Amino acid sequence: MSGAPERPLRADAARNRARLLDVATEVFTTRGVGVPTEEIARAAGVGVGTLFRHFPTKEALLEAVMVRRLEAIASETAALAAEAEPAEAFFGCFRLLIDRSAGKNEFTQALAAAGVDAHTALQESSAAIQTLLADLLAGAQRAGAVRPDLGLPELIALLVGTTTTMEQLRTDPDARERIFEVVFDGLRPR
Amino acid sequence: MSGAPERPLRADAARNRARLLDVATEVFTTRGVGVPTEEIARAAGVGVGTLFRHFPTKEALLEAVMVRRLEAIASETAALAAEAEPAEAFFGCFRLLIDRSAGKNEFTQALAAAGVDAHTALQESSAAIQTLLADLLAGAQRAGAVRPDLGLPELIALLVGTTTTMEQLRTDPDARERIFEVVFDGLRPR
Amino acid sequence: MSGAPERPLRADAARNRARLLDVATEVFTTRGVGVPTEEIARAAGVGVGTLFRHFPTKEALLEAVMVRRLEAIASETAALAAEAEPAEAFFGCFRLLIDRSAGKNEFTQALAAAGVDAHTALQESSAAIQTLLADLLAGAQRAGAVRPDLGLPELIALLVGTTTTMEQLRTDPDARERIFEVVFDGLRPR
Amino acid sequence: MSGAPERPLRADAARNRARLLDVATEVFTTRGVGVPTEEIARAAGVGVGTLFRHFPTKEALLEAVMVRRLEAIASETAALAAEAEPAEAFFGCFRLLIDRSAGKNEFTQALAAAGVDAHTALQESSAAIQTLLADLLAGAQRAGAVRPDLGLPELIALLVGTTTTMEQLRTDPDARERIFEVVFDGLRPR
DNA sequence: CATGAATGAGTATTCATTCAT
DNA sequence: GATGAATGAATACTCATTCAT
Repeated sequence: MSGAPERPLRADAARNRARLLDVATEVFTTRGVGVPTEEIARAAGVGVGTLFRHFPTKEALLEAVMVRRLEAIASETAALAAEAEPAEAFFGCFRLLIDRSAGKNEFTQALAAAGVDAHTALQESSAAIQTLLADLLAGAQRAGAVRPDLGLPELIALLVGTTTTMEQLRTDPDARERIFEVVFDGLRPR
Repeated sequence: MSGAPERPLRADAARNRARLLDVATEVFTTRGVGVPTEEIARAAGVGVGTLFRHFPTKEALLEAVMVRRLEAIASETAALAAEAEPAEAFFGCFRLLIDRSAGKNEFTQALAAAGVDAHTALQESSAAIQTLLADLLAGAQRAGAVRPDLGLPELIALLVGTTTTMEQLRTDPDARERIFEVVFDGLRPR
Repeated sequence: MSGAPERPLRADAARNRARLLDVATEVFTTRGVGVPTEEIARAAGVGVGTLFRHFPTKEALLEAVMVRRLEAIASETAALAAEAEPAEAFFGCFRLLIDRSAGKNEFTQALAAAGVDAHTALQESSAAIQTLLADLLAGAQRAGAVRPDLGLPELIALLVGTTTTMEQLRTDPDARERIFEVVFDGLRPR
Repeated sequence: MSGAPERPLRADAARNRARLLDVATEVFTTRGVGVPTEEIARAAGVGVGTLFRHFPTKEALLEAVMVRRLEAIASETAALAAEAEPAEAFFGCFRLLIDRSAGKNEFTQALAAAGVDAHTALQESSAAIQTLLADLLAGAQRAGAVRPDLGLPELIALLVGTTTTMEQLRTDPDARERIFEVVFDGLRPR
């Protein structure tokens, strides 16, 4: 459940790896996945060779970025879910997931991957989130806070879509709040 | 209403242009925008040179595809809007816009562009849709069918996001219907 | 049997293709197959793109070079074989094949390929040579000029090996002549 | 006779050096010289750094491998040469040299290098073989077993070429035997 | 001394765009 | 006007070699 590598990396290697992940996260998020690997390496202050030593493929780097993101989100969500009643937990986590998915469409893809994708590493961490969501949904439905006919796939799709909606309203917090109201109202029974 | 060029094209040139647009729409929609221009030209039965004579840039081709799509959607929407009462018209058009945006996320981007983008040609055709939406929204709000605090930007963002949501549920019509219920319920006043 | 392309190439395209083949033959022969494609393109006075338009792969270029060489050799050999008596034809062609294989080990590989390789294009042209050799061998054996227990595979292997031997003696024509004597003596019965 | 370094190596260093040579011999022979150094190091159970400490260059490693091979062959040949009459010794050693050169064409190159190449380390060990061959040739010629006009360079070239011939016939021992007959017959006077 | 992480020049191949035919 | 050949910058990835740990 923790992305711990096989053997502990040497201090500098670990630092480089972390830097690469940070830079890649930033770059992929703000400028898309088309950015050249070389540029990412340069931004992280290492040579391309180093990047490819840590991540044998550009895709592998992308995956690692997503996994780290999903893991962070999963644990934040889990923490929040643990300390509140069902209804509050459900809506709180919905907000949290949306908020954490800032930055273009990266998380969108990640959550999309949660529904479809084949990459095994992603499967694992997205499975954790899905389980969490399933529990939250069931709890909120049992508490009568969410319409009982809503399934997990719809919830996930709605999260992905709402992320996209929010992207459009990046600059207008009030508008974003109104969207939350619309969606939450719609989720409640009747 | 039509992106007609300065002088009328010769018959065969017009035919080529139309074919290119058809093929490009199909190809971009089903396989994404990464497809080589050469392949599009071949599929349209013309040489690359011809493609680039009509559209000086790959981006220009993409833009033309979107414009045509937006125009088609705009007129369909306008027709629907004309023949129904405010509330019915509003929700009907919402559905229509979502349905017409099937096929990858190309239209999502198009609508996103409508909200943000700088391309002038797009601005024009998306402006038409925006005006239409503004009228529909105002009418529905006046009729008490939609919460009065919702602005046009939120509506557009919501359309874009809901498109994304629906993409995730491509294969499950019932789930898609439930999403419509959620969103429409949320849109109605309190 | 002739490497004629599907449709006749435009004049300049044909010229470029021929130039690329010439340059590649020269370069691969004198400096090995490790030479960068870019360098070959430059030497031929074209851009890399042109090279890859004509030969979709470096390997394809290599193959084309070999095919052309094999075809040239095959027709030369056939001509020679036609105009002499069995024994003379056999030994004359042996010499010819060795002489035409100058330049490092390229032809060695080609003939090696004749025995083993999988590339279909090569198969065809090397098959022609093999047939020729089989006939020459049979004729010479019937004429009592070559030991009757020698098979086609041995003959081919001997050609390849003798090519290598001759490479070593590039600079000493007398020594090469002595090798021919040794091999030809060895080939004769008893 | 041994490529011994300036001062005696520490026990473990010597062991590493030996292992590297063994592994490199195996790997170069079976998979060609294109194999990455890192892989050779790993197969030898050491880090790349260690490899490069012992052999400052990949080429140096290759050279060392060849030198060791040549030395082994030289001593085997010398032993065989000592215990037989001239004619028998000559043909026996010819066979031995061919047989020992199995495994790709690495040894071919090595012997080729013996004839031409500039690498000093190789010169030394190939000189030993050349001297041996010169003696064997002279002896056999004196005994009337080999044509008197054949020089050492031709003999070496013939060895190299015959190695190549035999590579082609790897799988057919009878054919190989026939090639020996051809070459040996050809070597005998008239 | 051994290790293996870091380096970065080098390589095949793609693709938007231009231009001779 | 149409064609498709030519162009060459761009990109992911490799591997011999160096150097901090």
